[in-house]
Amino acid sequence: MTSSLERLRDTNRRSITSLLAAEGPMSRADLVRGTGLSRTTVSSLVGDLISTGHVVETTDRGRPHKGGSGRPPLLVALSTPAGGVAGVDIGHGHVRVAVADRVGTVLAEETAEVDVDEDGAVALDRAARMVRQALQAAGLELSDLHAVGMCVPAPLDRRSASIRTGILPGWRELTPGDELHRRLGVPVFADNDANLGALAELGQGAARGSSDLVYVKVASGLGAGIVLGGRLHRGASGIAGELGHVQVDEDGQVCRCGNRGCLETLVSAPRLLALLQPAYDVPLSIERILALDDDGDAGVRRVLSDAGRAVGRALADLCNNLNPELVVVGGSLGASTSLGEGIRAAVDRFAQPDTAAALTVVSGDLGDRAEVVGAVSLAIARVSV
Amino acid sequence: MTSSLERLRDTNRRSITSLLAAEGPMSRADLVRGTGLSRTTVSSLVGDLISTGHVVETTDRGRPHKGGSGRPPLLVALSTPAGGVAGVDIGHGHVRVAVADRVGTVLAEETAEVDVDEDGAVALDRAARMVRQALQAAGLELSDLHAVGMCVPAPLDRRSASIRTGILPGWRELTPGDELHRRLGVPVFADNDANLGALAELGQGAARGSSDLVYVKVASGLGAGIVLGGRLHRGASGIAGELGHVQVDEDGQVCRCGNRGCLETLVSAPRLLALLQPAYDVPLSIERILALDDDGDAGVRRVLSDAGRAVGRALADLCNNLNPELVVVGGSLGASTSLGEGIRAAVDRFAQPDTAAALTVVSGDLGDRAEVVGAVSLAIARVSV
DNA sequence: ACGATTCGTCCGGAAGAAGAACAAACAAGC
DNA sequence: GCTTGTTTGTTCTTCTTCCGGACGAATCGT
Repeated sequence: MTSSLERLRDTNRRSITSLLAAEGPMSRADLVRGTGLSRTTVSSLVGDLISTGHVVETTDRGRPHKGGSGRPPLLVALSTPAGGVAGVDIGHGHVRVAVADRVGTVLAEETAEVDVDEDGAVALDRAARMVRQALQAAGLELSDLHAVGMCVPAPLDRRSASIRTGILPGWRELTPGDELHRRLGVPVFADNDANLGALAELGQGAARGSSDLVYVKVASGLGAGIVLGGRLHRGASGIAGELGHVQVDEDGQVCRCGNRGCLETLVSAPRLLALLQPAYDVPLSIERILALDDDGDAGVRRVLSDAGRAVGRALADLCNNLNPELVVVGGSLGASTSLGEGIRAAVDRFAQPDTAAALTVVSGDLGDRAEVVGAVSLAIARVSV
Repeated sequence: MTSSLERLRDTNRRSITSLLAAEGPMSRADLVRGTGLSRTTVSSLVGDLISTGHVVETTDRGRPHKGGSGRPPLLVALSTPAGGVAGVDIGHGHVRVAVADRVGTVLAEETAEVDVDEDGAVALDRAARMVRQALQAAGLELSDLHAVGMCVPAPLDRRSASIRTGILPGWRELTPGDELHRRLGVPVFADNDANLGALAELGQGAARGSSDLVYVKVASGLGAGIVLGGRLHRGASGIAGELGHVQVDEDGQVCRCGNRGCLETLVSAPRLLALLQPAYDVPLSIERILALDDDGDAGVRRVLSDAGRAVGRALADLCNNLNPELVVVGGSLGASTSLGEGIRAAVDRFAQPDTAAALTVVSGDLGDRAEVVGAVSLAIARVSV
């Protein structure tokens, strides 16, 4: 029976490890200051953690806390547990895989262009192969792999973790986590792409320290990851964040979700490419468009800022309701300044003044690596529980 | 210094009081089952709580837990602390006041029609008078009053608790909590009306046990209170839930918020009254409209269901993003079946199928008393911390 | 009347945390 | 070089808190 007292000690142990995870190596005295526990308790807990192998005493010494005098502290750090984790980002047109150690340092990364939409099984086969390759590149065996986090570009049902909507034709009724698990024999945790992007920007990107934010992913599709109170909001059935399927034009184009005039029918990488291509002699790509945007190409700027305004229009409604402090624009098009400016302009135009005033709009720090970084974070979070 | 051990005991004490608060009087043995603590610990903690006066042993005995045999338990209950609290609901056209004991049982309630919008000071004077009257009716003195919760029909800034937008002309730059505090000499906690309505339906109404819900208040204005993960979501600056100021018609009527075509310009009690009145010989009122709705009056039904569809249209976007399990329709018009049906129809039409399938739409249990009940809850919550 | 059963309390013991005392390691000043 | 002062980390003791078992209390069924 876990008694109340054991739980207390456990809690205190956890507060030490989480402090070490958050702020890196530090001395026992720092831990005393950070946790509010007494010196002796911290010493005892650290002793426990060292003997269980969760924490190690580093060889280098730190500086005393105040002034230069005093005994230099011995630093303790979370021991990097053996083995690693993997993150898998499955997009509409690509598969990206990262292998990292168990504190999140990426050891190897691979990307491939894959037509993911057509057939889920093929994409998952490819993803599994890439995980094995990346493991090899990182010098790890499959048996060293503790967990895999993955994201798919579709909402996942909370309970079954399966894809129910017809957004991904070749994935219908598939449970991607289970499928990849079958291929690798390792626990796989799946989530939505925008959710994991939000998690990544929250933990290691532009949204560090923020608590209420909306991460908007503009790529092959359009989705949002919503963080409220510092935690990802998944909703009652796990399908929150469907910003791309807000209807913006009643008579608009039919969307793959079945409705008409969804925001995603107006704003998505393929759509914008198709819109721009006729005016240019060379074949366009996302990278080229972003470069043209930076160079001040009028057509590109116009299309991207229009797209931004369409997103900002829908986002303004959401912000009126949620009043977040931050919007992070990510995805392959997230870095576009025109897009960001369009979003900002539409939010200012359509949201309540106070809501808009409280809001900052920035591009993501992690670019199109956000999702895979978030997938690694997910794997680490789940394996250490 | 609050040591870790003291905190542990405090936590355990709290788990007992919160269990008693949630499930009413119960025996020590029930507390053991509910908290997972040992018999002796519960006994000791209850002893503490009795000696500090937080808990009392009731005179009536319960039944043994299993079967009919065994020593009958002594029930313990949270002692109702002396004195009371008040809730003040300030609407656009009314002031409603309730005085309750400190577990939330309403002892006296008063309502008055007041033109609140015009002058905040007058309305607050009136509210203060009504609190004094209700106290008298409840047999309490002003000195017995521990705290007042109040709501105003406008967003309140999180930090300053003041009204910044021009939505309430006679209240600009006013800090209603401070103003009422000045008049009563008692701590006053102010919040938005829809927020407190949501709190009330969550704790004592149609949303009991729910964790992700949107409370939509349709009355003189239109607002939403959003509960996520069981907690009220207030947003970065405290002005979340402005569903009424989502733009639904770019070329629409100018709204008091300064924008054009806000949902509130289409759906609000005065607006619907004005829309219906010309077709009827008798002067209409909200009550009359609701009665006509129940009687199947075609005009009323049409107008209300149209209004519902407009709300549902905006709500569908929000639900796509939040994926809540429940929408509670409250406010003076919340009881209308046509309105509810309109909302449901529009949500089904415009939200993603899975989102709509996960969602239930119901009318609030508390009617137009929701806000004042929530205000009482707020006062109790703040005073017992 | 008597066992069965459940409830609540008392006692002894174990686990955990905090405080005092002490040793260790370094900087600064003489 | 030596002392002094400061910070760090450990050891020992004390105190708080919780738990398990034993025991009396109160009621039901037979």
